[in-house]
Amino acid sequence: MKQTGDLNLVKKINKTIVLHHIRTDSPISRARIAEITGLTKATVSSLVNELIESSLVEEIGVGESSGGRKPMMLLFKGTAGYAIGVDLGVHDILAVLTDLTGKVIREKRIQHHNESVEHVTRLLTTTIRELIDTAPESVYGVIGIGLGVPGICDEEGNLLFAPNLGWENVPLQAQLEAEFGLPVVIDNEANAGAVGEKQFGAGKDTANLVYVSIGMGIGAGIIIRNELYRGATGFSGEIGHISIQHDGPKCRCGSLGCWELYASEHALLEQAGQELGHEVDLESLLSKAENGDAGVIQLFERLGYYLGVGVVNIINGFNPEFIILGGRLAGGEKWLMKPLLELLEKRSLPHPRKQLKVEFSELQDRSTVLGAASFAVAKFFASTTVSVERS
Amino acid sequence: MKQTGDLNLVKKINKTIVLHHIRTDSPISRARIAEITGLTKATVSSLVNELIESSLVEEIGVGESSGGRKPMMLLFKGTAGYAIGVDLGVHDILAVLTDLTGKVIREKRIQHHNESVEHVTRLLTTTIRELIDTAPESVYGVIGIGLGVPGICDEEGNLLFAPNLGWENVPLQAQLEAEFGLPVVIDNEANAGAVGEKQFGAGKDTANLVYVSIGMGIGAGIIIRNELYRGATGFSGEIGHISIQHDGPKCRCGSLGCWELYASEHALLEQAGQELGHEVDLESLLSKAENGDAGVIQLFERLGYYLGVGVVNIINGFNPEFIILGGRLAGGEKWLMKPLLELLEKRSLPHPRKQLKVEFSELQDRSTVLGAASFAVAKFFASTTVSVERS
DNA sequence: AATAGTTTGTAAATTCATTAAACAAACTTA
DNA sequence: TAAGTTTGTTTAATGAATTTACAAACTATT
Repeated sequence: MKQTGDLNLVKKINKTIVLHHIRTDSPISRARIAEITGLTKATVSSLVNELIESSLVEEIGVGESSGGRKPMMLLFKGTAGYAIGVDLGVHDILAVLTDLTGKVIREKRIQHHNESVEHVTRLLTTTIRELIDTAPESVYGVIGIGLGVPGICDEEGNLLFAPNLGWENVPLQAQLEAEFGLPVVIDNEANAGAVGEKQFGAGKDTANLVYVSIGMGIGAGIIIRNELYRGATGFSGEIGHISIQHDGPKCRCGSLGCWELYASEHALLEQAGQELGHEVDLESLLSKAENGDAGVIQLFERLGYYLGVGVVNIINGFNPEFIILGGRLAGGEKWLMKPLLELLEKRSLPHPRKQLKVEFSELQDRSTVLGAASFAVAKFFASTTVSVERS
Repeated sequence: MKQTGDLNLVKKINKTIVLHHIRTDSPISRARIAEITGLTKATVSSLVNELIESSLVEEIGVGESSGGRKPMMLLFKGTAGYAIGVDLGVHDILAVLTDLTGKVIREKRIQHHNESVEHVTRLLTTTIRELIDTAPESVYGVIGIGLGVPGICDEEGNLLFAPNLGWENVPLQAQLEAEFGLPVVIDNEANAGAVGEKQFGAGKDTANLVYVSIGMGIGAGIIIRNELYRGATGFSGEIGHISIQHDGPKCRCGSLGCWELYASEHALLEQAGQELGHEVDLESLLSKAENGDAGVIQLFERLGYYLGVGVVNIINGFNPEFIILGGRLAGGEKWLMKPLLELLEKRSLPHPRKQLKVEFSELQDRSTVLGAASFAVAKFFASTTVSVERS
């Protein structure tokens, strides 16, 4: 249901706006906030003082005068609390402790061989516990845990289906909340990655973007008007299973000719294995290409072509301004980019393409983990804040 | 920018909520609205009385008592104003005059041979003028015009590109606003159709749906959480140009193997023309199939297969609860449905499919025109109302 | 019929966040 | 030194919702 309005709501809305400006445009003065937002100076003063009271904002001294009294500059106090972000991978766990601004305080990387759900979740909890224990003293302490997982989640934070982990129906959120007594957010790794790119990566200034995570499978996180877009039931972006050849080979999802059969890491390794006559891993392929191995380079270029086919579908279906390619395969940027861009040039509609950018991630393998941490921070602020869109 | 909060906003929010309940749950009493919304009886009373003052709501007499004083029942006054809805087709114009509830008061259908933009827009304006002139006397009069067009529009209401009409960069909204001095909304016919189905058709009780319009091309309107989803720059759903065969035949959009090359009315007619050795139209194919012509039936079934291929892509990419198939080809439902459903059963992921429904439109060719009219009504109300989502 | 209890809707007093206006403090510029 | 600017606070006014009280209209029970 829609929420009714009262004075309390008004205050929440305005407090959120004021905090937002302090978070994004800091250092900033009370007067400048009033000017930008249209709120009166009195209102801003009152709200800012409450935010200082609750330790989320601090005064850092006077700034430059512009012809009158010097302004008192305000800063968001990122160290008022800390968040945990985790990227649960198929063979490794990457976990970080960040402050409320998303700055990484500590990072931990652990390999696992995915023996069992119990084994991996035990690794997960000990890793998280360790990071929590090293968190500096702060007003709010560790405010929550965000998790990016290689699979489909529902709204209650159950990991419904993670084919590459071989997991099904794991109530991860409930387990972790019980373990740590903290708010936990769980989402698909591509969704988390998209948020990570939006907040900290190449997508900072773009309201509409698609993050394509190219790993063993292909997933996508979609951000529309600065917000993560989720499908009807909370999990969309199973974009790797959009068919690019209706009578192609059978995919484990049931459909035929799915994109990820052609353009994923798995597809590359399979293809390379056939051509070379023995199994290879991504690292060795990358170094071979680096050394000028023409056959391997051709494999990458072929992959670039197939990546392009799917990217054209994303452009025509979702019409984003910016497509960011991430995941492990992003290491092959050098050989993937050219055939991909050539294909786009040839095959996408002129209207949507006009303002389109396609780039590889600059956060490398940290998009997901940073996005996950920012989920936790967002949940923390959502509990006390609200917003209204202009109609 | 986000809007700041003040008392005015609070009132708008609550007034919108109260009006919403009167529009959807009528007849309803003041006391019941207070109960549902959580607003106090005093607040509801005050807002309802203002709505009565502005002629949007009326009292229709007392209702049944539930053990105490009889309630005064309230009704939304649909006849306080009227709206125009238009479906601008490739060969015809369908226009309606509706009241504020969307009830059709008058309908007009006109053929055109698409001689020129000037000719068609002249037809359009005379048609609209005629409907406006027949609108009954009312408090607000005709409050606006909504238009569904077979092409891509921008936010300023320019028709950027309508390949099947052969139009490009027509400032339709500005032209019509100048002509009639009324607010005009223009959008893609598939978007309008989706809204029409959501408001008046099979999608009334579904928050997330995709409307697929199968005509000369294929378009889609996507509704997420009860709201029309538009891509980044205001036009998405060019879903007909998602490739289902990466090395297929060339499409006029530049890409290869686009869905609409396989599953549109155009594709059907082309195929039929080849097989029969002469040109045919949809009507004759439908009647042949009706008479049991096995060859033609097979054509429809093949089309059903290709429809299914694209629908699987929509399911995996957008994950809706409900897919509604509309447009002229919907007439072939009888032969299209079976192969389509068989394909879905075989090829879509088990998780998304669980709660999925696929149906043909029950509004026939009126989805778009009704959606267009409701755009006009929505714009009228948006000028005085606002809403907040619970965080 | 009389009484008790319920439901509907209005009225009066209170609360509280914002605005508007006035002002003090701190600074720059001429 | 005086005049003008900018910053941020104080005070009074505004107005929408809430709380509390209450009158009117009805049902059910004795």
